[in-house]
Amino acid sequence: MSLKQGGKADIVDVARRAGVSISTVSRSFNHPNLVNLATRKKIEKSVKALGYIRNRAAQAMHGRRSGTIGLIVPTIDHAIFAEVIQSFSDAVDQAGFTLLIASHGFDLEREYAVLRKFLEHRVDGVALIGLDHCEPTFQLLEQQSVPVISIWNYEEDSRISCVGAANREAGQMAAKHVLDLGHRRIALVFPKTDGNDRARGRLEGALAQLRRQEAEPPEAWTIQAPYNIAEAKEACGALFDLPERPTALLCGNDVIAQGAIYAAVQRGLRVPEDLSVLGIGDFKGSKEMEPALTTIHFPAEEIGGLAGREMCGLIAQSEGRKTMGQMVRRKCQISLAERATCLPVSLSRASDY
Amino acid sequence: MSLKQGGKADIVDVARRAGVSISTVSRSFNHPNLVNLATRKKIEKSVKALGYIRNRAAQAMHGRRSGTIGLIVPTIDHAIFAEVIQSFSDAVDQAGFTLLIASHGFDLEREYAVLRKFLEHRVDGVALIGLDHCEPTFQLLEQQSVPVISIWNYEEDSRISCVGAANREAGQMAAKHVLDLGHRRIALVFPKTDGNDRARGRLEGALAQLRRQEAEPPEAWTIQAPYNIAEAKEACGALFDLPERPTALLCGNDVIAQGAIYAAVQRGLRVPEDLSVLGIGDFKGSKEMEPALTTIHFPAEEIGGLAGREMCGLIAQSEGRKTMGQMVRRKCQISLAERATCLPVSLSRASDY
DNA sequence: AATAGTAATGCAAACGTTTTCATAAAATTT
DNA sequence: AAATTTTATGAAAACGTTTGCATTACTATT
Repeated sequence: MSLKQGGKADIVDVARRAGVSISTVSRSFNHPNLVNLATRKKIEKSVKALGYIRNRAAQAMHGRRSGTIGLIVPTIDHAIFAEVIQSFSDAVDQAGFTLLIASHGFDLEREYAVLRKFLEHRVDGVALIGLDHCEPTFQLLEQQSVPVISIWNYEEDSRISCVGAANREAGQMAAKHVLDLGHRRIALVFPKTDGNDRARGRLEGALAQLRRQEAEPPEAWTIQAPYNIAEAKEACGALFDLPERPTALLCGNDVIAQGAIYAAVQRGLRVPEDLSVLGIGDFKGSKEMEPALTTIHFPAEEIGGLAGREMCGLIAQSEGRKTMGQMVRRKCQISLAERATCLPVSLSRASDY
Repeated sequence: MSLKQGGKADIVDVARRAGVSISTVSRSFNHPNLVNLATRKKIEKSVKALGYIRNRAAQAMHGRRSGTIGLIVPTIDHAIFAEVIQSFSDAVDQAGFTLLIASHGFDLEREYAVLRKFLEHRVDGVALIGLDHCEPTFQLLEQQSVPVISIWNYEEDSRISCVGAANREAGQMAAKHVLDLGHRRIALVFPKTDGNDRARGRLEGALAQLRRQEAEPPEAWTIQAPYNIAEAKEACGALFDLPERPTALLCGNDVIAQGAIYAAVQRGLRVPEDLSVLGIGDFKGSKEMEPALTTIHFPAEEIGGLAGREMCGLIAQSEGRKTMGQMVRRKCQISLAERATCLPVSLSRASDY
């Protein structure tokens, strides 16, 4: 007996070939201990011969879990998200889940649309980046009572479960460091903050600290650049060409810092002698840069992995009861990675000061 | 009438509330033109009120497409794959598909396992990176006759459809460039090539060209490093510490080149004066580096986008007939991006020559 | 005014599983 | 040896859709 055309054998075919009922076949997959070893062998042989592959869509119809988790990110093509996605993926993979991924390009309306699409696929859980989402998104999540987790930012009063770091603290820590080094002429390069609570937190944290120590930068020294080397380099270049130049630069993340350094090198400015540069994130490769980038270390891999495991936990928990699962909040520690791009202002050339 | 507990309304609830039959509700989703406008409105109202979300798992059971595409990559957390994934994702998203992603960590056995998992989810198509796969993978693909496409490498006699560039040409082009600049003392830094046809093609192409012009590097100058800044930096550092130093370095990709440059800077070697460095790939940010990286440009975004569109095409094509769809092969052009990290050997210091 | 189309809807049978319940056979207890 | 428990299996109902066929009520044609 050969394969059906198209190689689409179903459980009925398997059962027939093995000379048992479909129930037995199904059971031998789901509760192998309930079926006789010899029978199981026969079934297995039949499965092999027919090239049978179970149909999870059909399983999912029985209120069983679909075995999928949806992850929605602003963008995949970004050093930091790529790292988080990877570790999240590994974690849920390990638990047997399959990952659905989509990006929304920092557009929260599209995020909502993607969420709907995922729910149509009956994902067992949803992971989002950050805590800024539009109201329909939150409502849909609540109404469908699907396990959900937010990755990357931590807030003690978050509306949904979260695993991440306190971005506000990161900003504050960064500002504090350059202030401690004696800098007063400090510029800020951050991305747009609407719909991006991570960037907003960092910026607010930094500004608050600067204000506290009366070193708030002038308007012209608070510039915007997306998380992207080319544009960051250009924006920072423009900043450096201003008549007055800061002695230190606080960057929204390491990519911006990288761009800033290139812009500096391009102009013959030396880092850190002429300009201290501080990143946030500690991306892969930041440590290896020459000079090595001083930055705030975010444990991206830890966050992604932990989020993945917590996600699986939430799903397992929501298994039985229909009550909304517990809320979980995990804060991951960040730390200052002091390396080579920041210098005490006293040791820097501060030429035009 | 309020929501069912758990917010799990089904099509029956919608029908009841709208006072029509299930068939009509189903039709109003799938063939709206067949149902009266007024009825459609009623249904829509009912859907809204109940918070109904269609169940694609149930749809998929009718031989309908599942609306998903599976993408299997070696790793997500890698500049180049991230870019390809992003553009592939955008392309299939646009066609209404949902993307399943998994990584196998350069382990082709795991790739097979992931493929099986995807087939259980009845993906409508599968995309893989490169053309190196294990025999069971190919067989499963053939037997299930699921539309499949390989991304990133192009071979005119590939076993499966492919969209990508000729990596062999890239290697050759890179070698030719440094040879044209007069270099003869050329070193090679490439990743492991088993199960990685992209790297293998590049390396073979480069070696063939070097051999042709009788500039094959000695054993000690052909070193291995993974696609990862830290390890590449270390490996290249060791190379530079050798008593004899090359005048030019051919790198398997831009990340390795980046690592090489850091290693050079660390040792006070100047690029390109003391050492010419050539990358392959032209990743985001390579152009902005200081000095800007000379490299072989790969149109990653174009490849990903094209692959996504071809994938959708293959699926549409396989729609009706049960014959295996046509094979498609698309070759994307690569080109030399001459920038600042390579110098003619005559202009370089070639101090120890 | 009878007839043939056409438009809108409903009924019921699929789709490929899982699972509850029933039953038969075998093993264990009295 | 009969009664009971355990083990292994099967029949059939569910899961939430789609769709072919049948039906009804209009509309256009003769």
